[in-house]
Amino acid sequence: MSNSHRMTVREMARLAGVSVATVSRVFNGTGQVSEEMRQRVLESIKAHGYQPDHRGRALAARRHNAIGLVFPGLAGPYFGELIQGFELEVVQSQAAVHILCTHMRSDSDEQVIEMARRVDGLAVLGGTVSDDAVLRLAGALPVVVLAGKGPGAVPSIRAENHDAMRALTTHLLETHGLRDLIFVGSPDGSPDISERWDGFRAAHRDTGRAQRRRPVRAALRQEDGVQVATQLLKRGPLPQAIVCANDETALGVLVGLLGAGVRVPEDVVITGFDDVQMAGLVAPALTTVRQPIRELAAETARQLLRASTDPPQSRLLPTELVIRRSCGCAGARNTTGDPARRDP
Amino acid sequence: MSNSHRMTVREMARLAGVSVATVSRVFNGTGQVSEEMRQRVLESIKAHGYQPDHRGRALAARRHNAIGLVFPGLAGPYFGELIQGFELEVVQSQAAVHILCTHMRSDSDEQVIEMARRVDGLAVLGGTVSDDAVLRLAGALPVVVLAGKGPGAVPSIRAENHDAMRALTTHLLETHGLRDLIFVGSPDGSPDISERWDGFRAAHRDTGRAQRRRPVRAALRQEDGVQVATQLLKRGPLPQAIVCANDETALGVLVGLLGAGVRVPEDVVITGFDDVQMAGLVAPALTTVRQPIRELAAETARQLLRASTDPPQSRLLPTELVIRRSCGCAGARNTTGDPARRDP
DNA sequence: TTGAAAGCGGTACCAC
DNA sequence: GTGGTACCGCTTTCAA
Repeated sequence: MSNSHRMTVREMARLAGVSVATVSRVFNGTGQVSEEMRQRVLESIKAHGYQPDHRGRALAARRHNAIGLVFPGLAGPYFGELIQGFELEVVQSQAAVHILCTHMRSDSDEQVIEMARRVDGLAVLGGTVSDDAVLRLAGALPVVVLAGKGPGAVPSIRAENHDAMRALTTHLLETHGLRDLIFVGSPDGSPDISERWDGFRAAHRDTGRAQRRRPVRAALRQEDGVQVATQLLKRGPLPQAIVCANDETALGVLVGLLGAGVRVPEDVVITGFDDVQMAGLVAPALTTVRQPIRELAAETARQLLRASTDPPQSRLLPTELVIRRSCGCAGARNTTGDPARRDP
Repeated sequence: MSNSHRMTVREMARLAGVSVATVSRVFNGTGQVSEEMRQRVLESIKAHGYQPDHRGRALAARRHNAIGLVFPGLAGPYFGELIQGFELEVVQSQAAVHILCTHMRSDSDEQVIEMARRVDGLAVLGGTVSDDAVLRLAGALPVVVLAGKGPGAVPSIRAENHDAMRALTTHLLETHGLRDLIFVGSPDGSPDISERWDGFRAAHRDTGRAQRRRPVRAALRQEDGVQVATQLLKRGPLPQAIVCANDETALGVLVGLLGAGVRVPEDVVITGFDDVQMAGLVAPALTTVRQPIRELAAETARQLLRASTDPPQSRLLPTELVIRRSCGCAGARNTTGDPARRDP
C-alpha cells in the first residue's frame, strides 16, 4: 500500500521475483506473458502501489502524453466552455493538458514555441499566434487551429460563421425591414469575427441595401459591450439595430442600454452570436446564432489525441440561427443553418 | 538554425568537438568552463539551434518543471482572472501549467492524484478536492489551497471574506436601516462562500437584528443569478436587500430584476462580492467587496514555484469594501478593510 | 578545466 | 514465455 515513493520497475521486478521486462509487459498489456506470471506481477503491483514514472515513459517512448492549448486569455463563458470541452476530452484519454495564455504579449510566439517542445500536439486559438509561427510549429508537431483558419495546410476546426451571420442580418433587413444596422466587433481581431463581419456585409449586398455605418471596434467581453453602449448613446441617434460579434458584447450592450432607459427591441434591436447560456435568460432574450463551442474544442482535442496515427483534418461545424425577442420577433423559433461539412 | 530536429547533447558535443558534460555545463551555466570552450560551445549551440529535451532533463533532475492547477470548471471572469494570474507567473518562470477541471465529477479525486504525478506542485481551488485527497497529495508534493482553507497543515492563500462581508452587511443594516436581507449562495458550496455567509450572520448578531430568511442556494454563475431573480419574484414580496455571494450572481440577479421592471436600489438593494470589472459598469453600479483575484493566484504560483527550497506559507490577502449605487448610496466611496496579514 | 561513465525510470529488442 | 541489456537524452559525479 501507498509506499509508492521510490518504487521503480527494477524494485518491482525484484519484489515480484521477475525481470523488469516482464513487469513492463504486464503493466502495459504488451507482449506475451503466462497467466501465472501475470497474476503474480499484478498482485505485487497492487500490493506495493507501483505506478510507472511519467518521465521515464516519456523519454523511452519519445512522447509527452500531453497536449497544449493556446488562447489569448480568458474572461467569459466562451473561453470557459472551450477550455472545459478540451480538457474533458484530453483527460479522458489519460493525457495532460498544458495551457498558455498569450495575454496579447508581443513575445508570445516564442512562448508558444517553447511550449511546443513539451507536448505531443497543439491547439491554437485563431488569431492568437502569428501565421509564421503556426507554420513553423506545424512542421514540428501536429497543430490544429481552433476557431479560425490555419495558414497553409494547417488544419482547422471552426464553426460556420459567414452564412449564419448573413442569415441573421438578412432577417433584420428583410423580415423586420430595418435599414440602419451597426456592427460591433473588430473585423481584424480574430478570424471568427472577420467572417461574421463579411457575412454582415454580404447580407447588405444580397438585399441591395446600403450599409451606412462603419463597425464599432470592441473587444469581446461583456464590459466592452457596456462601454460600446455608452459610446453609442453619446454619439447621437441610435441605429435601428446593433449586431454584435458575440453574445458577451451583446449582453453588455443590452445591460448598458437598458440601464439608460432605452427599450429593447422597441427602440433598438440587439443581436449576438454564440448562444451562451445567458443569451436565453435575459429579458428580452437574445436573438443570436448557436455555435457548438464545447464540441469544437472536443473535436480539436480528439484530432490531436489521435494525431500520431491519423493526421488531423479540418472541420466546419454547423451553426444555427436562434430567433428570440431582442430582434423584435414575438415568439421564439429556430432556423437551421448549414449542416456539417468538410473544409475544401 | 532550425534543424533542431534530432539534435541531442551527444550530437552537439560531437559537432563542437567537446564532451557532453561540457555542453551541459555551458548550457546550464553550472560548473567551471573556460571562456574559450564556453564560446565555442555557445556558438555551436546557436548555430545548430540546440535545445535540450525536456524529458531527458526531467528524468535526470527528478522534477517536471511544471505545476498544476485544479479548479471546478470555469465560466465567468472570476476563474478567468484566477487562471491568468496563475499562468502568467508560472510561464515567466519557464515552467509549464497543467490544468484539471473537476467538473464536479465524482472520480475527480483520482484524476487529481494522477495529475500530481506529473507536476512539481499543485494548486487546488478550495472545495474542489476532498480533504482526504488533499492531505494525501500534500504528503507527496507541495500543495497549496487557493481560495479556501487547507485541511491540517496544508497552506492556503485566500482573501479575507468574513470581516468584509460583515462590514458590507452591517452597512446595509445600519447605514441604510434595512431589516429584511437575503443571502444568495451556497454556504456549503465552497470555503469562500461559507465564510461570507458567516460574516453575513455575524453582522446580524452584532447589530442585534434578527435574520429572517434562509439563504437561497445558487451556483456562482451569472445565469444562476438570473434564475434566482425569477424565483424570488415568483415567491412573493421581495426582500429589502439581496446580498449575493459573488458579483456574477449579483449581476444576474440585477439583470433579471431590471428586466422585470424592478427598480434598483429603490425597490430592492443588491450587493455582490469580488469587484469584477462589470460590477463598476452596470447601472446601478454594484456595491461589492474588492478581492485581489489575480494576486491570489499569482502568489499561489510563486509559493509553489519556490517550494523546492522554501516551503509554502499560508497567506490572507486583504479585501476592500466598495460602496457604489446598488446599495442605495448616492456617490461612490471606498472603505478599506483589513490589512494583509499571515494566517495563524 | 575537461571527459568518461554511471545513473534517472521505462521500454523493447534479442537471445535463450 | 522470459530475462538480460541496450537504449531514450540529460545531468552529475569522479578521475585525469
